[in-house]
Amino acid sequence: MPRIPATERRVALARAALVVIARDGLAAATTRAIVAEAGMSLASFHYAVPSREELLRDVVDLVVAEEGTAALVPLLSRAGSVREAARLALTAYLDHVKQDPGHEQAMFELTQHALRTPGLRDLPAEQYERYHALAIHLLNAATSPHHLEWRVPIPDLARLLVTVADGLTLAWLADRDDAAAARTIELAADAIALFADEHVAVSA
Amino acid sequence: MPRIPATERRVALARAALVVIARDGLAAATTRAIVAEAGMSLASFHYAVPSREELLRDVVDLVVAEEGTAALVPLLSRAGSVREAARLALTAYLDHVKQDPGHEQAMFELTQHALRTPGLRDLPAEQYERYHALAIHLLNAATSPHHLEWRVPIPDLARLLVTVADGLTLAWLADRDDAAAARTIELAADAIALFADEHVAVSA
DNA sequence: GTCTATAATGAGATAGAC
DNA sequence: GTCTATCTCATTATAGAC
Repeated sequence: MPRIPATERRVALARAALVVIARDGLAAATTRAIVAEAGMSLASFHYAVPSREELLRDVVDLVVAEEGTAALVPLLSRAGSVREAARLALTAYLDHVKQDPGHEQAMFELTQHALRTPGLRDLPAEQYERYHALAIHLLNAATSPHHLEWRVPIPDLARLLVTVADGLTLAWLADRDDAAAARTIELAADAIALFADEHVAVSA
Repeated sequence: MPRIPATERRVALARAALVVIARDGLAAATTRAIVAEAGMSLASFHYAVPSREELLRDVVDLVVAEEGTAALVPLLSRAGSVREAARLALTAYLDHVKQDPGHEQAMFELTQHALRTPGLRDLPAEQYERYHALAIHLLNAATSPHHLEWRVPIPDLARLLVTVADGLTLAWLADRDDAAAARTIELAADAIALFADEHVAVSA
């Protein structure tokens, strides 16, 4: 193996760990499985990272920092109404989940793990703060193309949006019922449109 | 230890396992921790249950069979409107989560575990079918005291309700933000009321 | 810095006395 | 049926040669 700085090895290990967790679950993400995925020897692991727990912290940091919803913004301007925009955004999100279900499961497993681990206990709050910020960004992005104003505080609506996305994901992971999930999205889109004032007069 | 039939030991072990998982997490629910909680010897475990995996199946069966929302029905008739009924029901549900957060976390952990385990892969679907049935029951129970009809299919609305409850729980477990959760409930209650036709004429 | 070899621990499961 | 004692294995982590 060529000489690679320990810091680079560390991020490579975190990425490999995420791959393993997405594919086989958190319980299967042993140090051996992780180094095998990263193509390193077992000893390299502890040279680069003090412990497995430390690496898991890195993994959580990694997923918290991920972008995520940037791809959804262009969809919003293409929609003819708020209802349609909400429908498209949620559908696109669910499609993303369907494309790689293991990755979303990995998120939930990492969150639950962090909640149970003293040193990581506060990371889920940051994770959800990030989710909420992304949803706020999305709601703001929807205002201009549709000339609308939200009738309720955007942070509150953002949290509802994240709530729906999470719940949608959990139920779909459990029963894989595409049609039922699509109907949930229809209703959720109705609900979100309820909170929008459309047809706001364009200022001269 | 007195002589207890193996079948009784088995359910006792499943209950003990659920206690351990709620308190310390699934990863900490080793056979040793479970028998300690149940007050049995380690050997009794494998006399009553073939393997740890088999017991976890029992635990999932256990939580799937649980009642859950029966306590929410009386709330519905006490409310003055559909919006109020939804608000009270969701608030009561979240209070229940707050009372024993570990138990709800245990649910999520067991679901994720089942999804990753070949033999248990289909159990989450049953679990969510049960959740949805409970929500349907709840929505039906709301019709008579409020003289209302739902403007959308009840199963669809039920799934949305479960979606909101799940998402609400996940976010609260992560950030423990009571006020934000309460605001999410307010918006969700508005949304649910949107799907109700209230003041339906009482037939003579 | 990187490897092989090996501790040290804790897990699930079992043997065999009583 | 129930117990103590033990087996076997996989895990994290480390020692020490190169």
